[in-house]
Amino acid sequence: MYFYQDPHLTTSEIAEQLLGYALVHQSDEGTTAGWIVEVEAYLGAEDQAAHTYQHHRTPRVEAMYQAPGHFYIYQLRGHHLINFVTQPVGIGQGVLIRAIEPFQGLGLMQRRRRGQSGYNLTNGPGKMTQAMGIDRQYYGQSVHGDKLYVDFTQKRIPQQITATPRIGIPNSGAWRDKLLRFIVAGNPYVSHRRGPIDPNHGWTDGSKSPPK
DNA sequence: CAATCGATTGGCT
DNA sequence: GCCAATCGATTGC
Repeated sequence: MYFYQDPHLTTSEIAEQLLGYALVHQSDEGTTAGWIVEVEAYLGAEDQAAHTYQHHRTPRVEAMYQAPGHFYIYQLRGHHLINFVTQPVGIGQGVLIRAIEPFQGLGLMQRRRRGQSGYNLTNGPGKMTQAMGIDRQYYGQSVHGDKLYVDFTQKRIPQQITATPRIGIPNSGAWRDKLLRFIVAGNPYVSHRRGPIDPNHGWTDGSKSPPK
């Protein structure tokens, strides 16, 4: 029983709790991994910014209606974006994973990112999937897959979580301004970052590069 | 540093 | 054809 399967938790609560877990991809080219530092909640039928708004149902979004703990992946302007399905079958809510702080496979990430380095490796949903080599082959797959998975055996604890409006959804009425984006405050890999970088990158433990 | 614009890919109308 | 939960370069304050 994983925490995200608790039917009492809202998608926003699950989004916040996903911060600090590691996303891992063991590909043929090598292993890449990083701590989740930025997420957005998409609240389904009510949410004008969600692909499942008004229960919109097409082959593309079908994975969003699966059981919690599956990936919904889609392509936007040539970039892959990855979501974590959060609610029971048929509801259609999920969490967009927008950024990670990488701790494994930095060299491979840099190659996949065509020479980009530093924060630009993974500080955005399209950059992150490119750096990790994530594509549609994982569409509808479990978040406990053999190659691509979220590692729930360890977690870093954010010092502070900040909630902001979501990025890139200008014409979604009242839903544009809702505080559904959650970031690890002070972490440099957060996209569109404002404000100071924390010396510990916003984690409660001191080590910037923890074990594993 | 913030705003703007063009590129570019697959899925839907 | 049309559109998009983006990126990266460029422009302007």
